[in-house]
Amino acid sequence: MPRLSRIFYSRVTIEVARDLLGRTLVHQSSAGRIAGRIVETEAYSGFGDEASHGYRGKTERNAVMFGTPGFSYVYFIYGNYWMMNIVARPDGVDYPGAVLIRALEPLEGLELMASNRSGRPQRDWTNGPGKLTLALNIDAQHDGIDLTRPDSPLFLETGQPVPDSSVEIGPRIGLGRRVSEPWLSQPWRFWIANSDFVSGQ
DNA sequence: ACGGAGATCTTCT
DNA sequence: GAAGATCTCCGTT
Repeated sequence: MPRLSRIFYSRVTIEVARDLLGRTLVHQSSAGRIAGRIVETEAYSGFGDEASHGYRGKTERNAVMFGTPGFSYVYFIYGNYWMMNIVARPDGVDYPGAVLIRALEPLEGLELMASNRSGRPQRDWTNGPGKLTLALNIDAQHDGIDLTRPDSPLFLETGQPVPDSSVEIGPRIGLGRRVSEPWLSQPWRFWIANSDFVSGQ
């Protein structure tokens, strides 16, 4: 299965968030391939977006958001969890843009995922941004890597694009009370209708 | 089934 | 010093 190219990621962030649905996220780990179908995403785009890490400008932590499209932005939060994002926006533009991967449908490496999410039903392995990084063993090692490099341990395959008729759109989830309109209700969350694996919030 | 609170640490104020 | 792009556990309904 071919990988998504730099061109794919070098578009308007919202468009990329929508188009990432149905694609396959793969972690080629030392223990084997662990992969899932992307069923839910959220876009964080621009200097004006109060919910985005890029809102207050470039810092050491978020610098990758301003860099080359197709790189991973993985950060630690709540003292426990890793969140995986993909940098997406027109290339060559100094503007923060990234897509949070919120949920996957488990596809490959099911035994590894079961072990990483021990004691939980398959439905709860990857139905949330913190859960899917646990299931796929994604952490600090995977921050700031180029997903389009042939030897990257983390990458995306073209998978199966999803038609508009199967896509639902709504406001983003879990934003703090410091975020105000219009960013609070911006329809920048995308998910596959009727998927059993979208996050439950 | 649903709601609330604690965990736990990095980043920015 | 506080809040955070979350999850899990424990209580009550």
